Formats: sequence, structure tokens, C-alpha cells
Amino acid sequence: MAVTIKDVAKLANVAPSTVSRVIANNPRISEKTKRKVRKAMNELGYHPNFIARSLASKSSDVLGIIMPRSGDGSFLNPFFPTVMKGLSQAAHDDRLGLQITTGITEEEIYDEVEKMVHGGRVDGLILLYSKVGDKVLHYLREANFPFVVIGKPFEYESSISHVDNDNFQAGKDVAKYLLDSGHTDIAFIGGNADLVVTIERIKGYEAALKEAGIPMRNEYAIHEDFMLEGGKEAVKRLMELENSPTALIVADDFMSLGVLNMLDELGKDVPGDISVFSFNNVLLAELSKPPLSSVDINIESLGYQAVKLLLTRIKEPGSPAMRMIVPYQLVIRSSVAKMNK
Amino acid sequence: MAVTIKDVAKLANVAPSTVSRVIANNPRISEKTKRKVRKAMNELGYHPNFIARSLASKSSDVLGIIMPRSGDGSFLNPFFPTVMKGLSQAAHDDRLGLQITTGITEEEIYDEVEKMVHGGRVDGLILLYSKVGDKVLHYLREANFPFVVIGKPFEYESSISHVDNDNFQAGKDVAKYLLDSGHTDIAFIGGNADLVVTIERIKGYEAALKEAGIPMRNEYAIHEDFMLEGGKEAVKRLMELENSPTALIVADDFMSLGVLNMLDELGKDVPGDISVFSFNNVLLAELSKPPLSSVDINIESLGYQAVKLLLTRIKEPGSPAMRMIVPYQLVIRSSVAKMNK
DNA sequence: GTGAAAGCGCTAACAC
DNA sequence: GTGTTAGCGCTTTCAC
Repeated sequence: MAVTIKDVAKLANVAPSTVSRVIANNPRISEKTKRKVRKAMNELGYHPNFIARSLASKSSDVLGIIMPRSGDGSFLNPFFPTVMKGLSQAAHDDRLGLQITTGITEEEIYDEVEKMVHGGRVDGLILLYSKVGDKVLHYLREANFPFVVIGKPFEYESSISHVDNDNFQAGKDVAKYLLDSGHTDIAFIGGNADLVVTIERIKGYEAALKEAGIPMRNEYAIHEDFMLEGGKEAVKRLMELENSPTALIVADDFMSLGVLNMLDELGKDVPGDISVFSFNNVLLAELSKPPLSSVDINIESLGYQAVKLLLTRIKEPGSPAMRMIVPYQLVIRSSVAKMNK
Repeated sequence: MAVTIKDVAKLANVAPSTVSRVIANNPRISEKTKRKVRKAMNELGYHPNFIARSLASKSSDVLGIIMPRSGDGSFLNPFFPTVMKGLSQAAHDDRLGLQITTGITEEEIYDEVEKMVHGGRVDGLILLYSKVGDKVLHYLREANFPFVVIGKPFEYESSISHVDNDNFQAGKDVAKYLLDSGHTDIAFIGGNADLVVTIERIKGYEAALKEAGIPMRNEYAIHEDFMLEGGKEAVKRLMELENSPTALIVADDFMSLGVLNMLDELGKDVPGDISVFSFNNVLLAELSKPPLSSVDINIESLGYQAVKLLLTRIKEPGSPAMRMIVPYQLVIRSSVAKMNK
């Protein structure tokens, strides 16, 4: 960190401000001086100091990524590396840095966010989850700090920029697909019931059943953490019902792996005894045994668009909140079969 | 970003420098003034500006994480979220920020690293991979910038701080385990042959065979990218050999999933027809069908220790390079079986 | 134990 | 087109 803008200015025989303008590629600087200055930069091996720039310009060109609390396994869900890929791509396109939260509990994450907002280290934030009654989200809203959420905000939907899929419709489509395949006893396995995405998908599922005139059965909707023993128990109970389901909708590929595992333990054949339809279509869905039918929600694209949205939010602070809906596709693989009546 | 140290100073009737000292919890400030200043901070809702602090103190309290190039699927390997968990934990313990690279190609990542080093935005760097002839690593070495690598550096091993497992011994142990189980026809499936970790593991495998007096067969060592068609072909060829192996050592759990898949397609039963032993023991290993025997390399711990190592490197720039070896355990699951002679 | 003042490296008016 | 200058908000000698 030895060579500064002043050194370059001296060598090139110009003022520091001129050097600064060359860095910013200001059009008012003549090509001739630009060349001269750039030559001096190269000779000295100059690299701009981002910190100084940030302090002076009051912007860091860094975005903060708010992870879900990593206490439970949620952090390990392949969803996250996949969004990160999209986020990275977009950030790189716009020469933006990416900083991630490191908190384990919600409390810790909240503190970090507070510091990020006031510390000037990030220009905006991206929430990688959306859940009911999220303190972080409320805080950001009140602070009027630029942020977008990936997923649908539980409240204030129209005043918060977000990028999402139509998860209600996706849930409905999946249920319909299974209904059309002859299934009528369809259960839904969701994980954390606080996640808006789960809520939407299950609502869609319920809507499809209703339209088909099939009554909802409470014992057909399960919400348990599937990395834990509780989840196993729940599936076991489900399969022991006298009218056990012939098809399962599972809210997430990673959970589906666990479910497939349990079904195997219980001696159930997929799709022979029971069909499984999953969500997200991460790389894993294809590699599982049997390969999972899954809703491809274009995770990478969610990440990419989130950055783009955040950027316009930062550049035009007064602009209205925007919602961006990313399309999805049902990807059919061998984990589902038609029901023979 | 409205309220500054000056505002606090004014309200508390002290000098800005005193406020600064209170923030740093300088012991030379009396408890009385500390209380007074803290009260003023709370009243005003003061939060320090990290950028200004960084500029003045020439340290950012942010670490940079260098990801492997995300062009191929490597980024999506569950290894990464898992190390990130360890990194996060340690970073959070020490109130450090974490910034990640976003480059897709090696070229892009190199540029980013260059900027990170000179831009003052990070105090040190952690390389999440180690491969043969890595430009980034050479650059950091020459620049004498604080960094540690997760894995074993291919060159300059003794002058570069790193945290690693004894992958040679692990490879050997796995091969021995299979030999002890009666297998003699053991193949090794590695991914990218440039990764030092793969190289070490295969060396260990070779050493074990040699000690057992079993000749190495070239057609038993495969290096192909398993997310691609080439990988499938390779396994297929392997299984079509007249002396096809009865056991497979696969360099990574994620790859193992792909391998299990192909074996299934080829109609091979695991472990009935062939045993599979894997590495890393990510969450997935347990969820696969059949559950994978895998070497638990304590990924989280690798990440955690990397941060700790980097920190001492930053604090004591003159200190010698350190190597930290994290223990591993063979975790036996049903993907391996004894060979009946 | 506390204050005054310089300065970290850059940007952005404002001049001319 | 380019130079001058005043900060950005903090830390850190150096006084006392």
C-alpha cells in the first residue's frame, strides 16, 4: 500500500484530482493526459485504495449477503451455493464485492446487519431467505436501507423489492400433476413452517386439492426438521396411517433425500409404492436414487436478478419497490409414477 | 451514517480522541468518562464507521475468501458450504468480516486477488483449494501478503501457512481397509488431477497397494470430471475390464454420488458387486443410497483453523509459516462389504 | 487521564 | 481540461 495517487500525480506531472479522474475514466480528461497518467500508474505499479475511495465517495461497491442462521443445517442446503453462484456472477459483472454474514444465531445476525448498515462497508443487502416476522427485515425497512429479499416478504410485500418464483402456482401445478397422474392421497412435507416459501407451496397444494374436490387431511401436512429424528418419526407415522398417501410433495430437494432414505428404511419402493415430487431441482435431484422429479425454480437466476434489483435500488433511492418473478419448470424424473386405479 | 464521533464527543463534553479510546476500550480512560461517553453514544444511536476506521488504522478486519473458479461445478460441491461454516464461526468469534471472490475464470480471480491485496479491503486471504502451479498462490507469496491455504501447497510447502489433513495417510488407510476386507482389485477414481488433495490421496492408495505387494494397474486410476459425460464413460470402461475391480475409492462424496448412479445404471449392486469408499463425509454421504463409507476430514474444523492461523499471520507478520494437520476418521457405512474369497 | 492536531488516500466542489 | 482545496470519520502521536 505504498504508492498513492499523489505519487502517480507527481510522476505524470498532473494534479491528484486528475489522476482520480483518469481512474474514473472521466470523459473530460484528454486522451493524451489519460495515456500519460496510465503510463505513470503502470510504472509505479499503482492500485487504488478502495477504503480511501469509499470514505470519500460514501459508497463501498460492496453488497452484503444475509445468510439464514447457520445454527441448524439450513446453511448446508445446496440452495445456498447455487444462489451464491448467481449472486457472484452478477456482482462480478458490475465489479462489486460480496460480503457475507457470519452469525450463527438470529441475534448475532441482527447485530451484524446493524453494523453493516451503519458501518458503511456495504451499499446494500440481500436477504437469502424470507420468513414470518423477521426482525432483520423490519429493521432494514425502518432504517430505509437499500435491500432486496430472495423470496416473498411475509408482510409489506408491495413496498419491499424482491425476486421470487410463483411458489403458490408451483405448488398447485405439482399437486395437479399428481392428481392428473391418478393420485388422490397426496401428502405435503414441509420443513420449517416459518419460511414463506413453504407456506406458499403448501397453499398451492391445498388449492389444487380443493379445486379437485378432495378434502384436506390435517395428518397429511407435516412440518418437521428433516435433519433431525423428529422428521423420521413424522414420515413413519404418515406411512402407518390406514389411508397412507400414494404421493408425497416435499418442499425441498435436500429434504427429499432424507425422505427417500426413510422410505427405503420402511421398505417402501419409490415410485412403485409411493411417488415423490420435490422442489428446487438442485444438482442433487438428478443424482439421487431414484432421480427426483422436481420444480426447477432457477435458483441461479434468483441470485442474479437480486443483485440487479438491488443495484437499481441503490442508484435510485427514491424508486418504487420492484417485484421480479422468475419462471419455473416441472422437471419430471423417475420418482413419480402414474397411479393405477 | 449521520452521527459521528464528533457528535458523541460534543454531547459527552470530551474530545473526539477520547470517544475513539472508549470505542477501543482503552484502559487509560477512567470508568467515569467511559460511562459518560457510552451514554452519549446510546442517546445518539452512534455506530462507528468501519471505513473511516480502516483508513486511519490501515486494517479492515475483513478476511478474503478465495473460491475455486466457479466455471465448472466445483463451486457446488458441498465441501464449500461446509468449510464456510467453519470459517464463519471463527470469523464471527473474532468479529471479522468475510468477503468472497466472485470471479468465474482463473484470470478473473487473479485480478480480484490483485485488487484485494492492494485495495486495503482485506487484511488477509484464505485459499479454499490447492492445485498445481496456481498463479494466485505464487502472486500472494511474492507480494508477501498474509494468506493461508486449506490443503497442502504443491510447492513451498514449508514457507506457506496451511491447514490440511494427512491425505496421503488417509488414502493409504482406506486402501488398507479394503485390502483387509479381502479386496485386491481396487480402483481409484479422482476428479481434477491438478488438485493436490487428489494427488495425495491417490499416492496413499498406491503406497498401500505396493506394501501389500499388489501391482498398480494404470487402467485402475481414473481422472475425469464427473459432472460430465466423460466421467460416465470412464466408469463404464472400468467396469467392462475383464478384471473389473471389486472396490472403488472415490476422491470425493459428491463424485461418489455420480459414481453410485452410474453403477446403478450398469446394473451393479453396491456393495454386493462392488464396494465404494469415499472421502470428505459431507452430510450427503449419510443420505445417499446406500449410505457411503467415507473419510471424515473434519471440513468445518479446516475452515475454523484456517482463520485462526491467518490471524496469527496477520498479527505477527514476521512469524514463520505454520502447518496445521487436522485429524480424520474412517466412517464405515453400508457401501462397503467384505470380499468372500 | 484527556485534548489538539495531523493525516490515512481518495473524491468532488469550485475555480480558472 | 486541469488544478486547488476542503473534507470523508476515524486513529494516533504528542502534549500536558
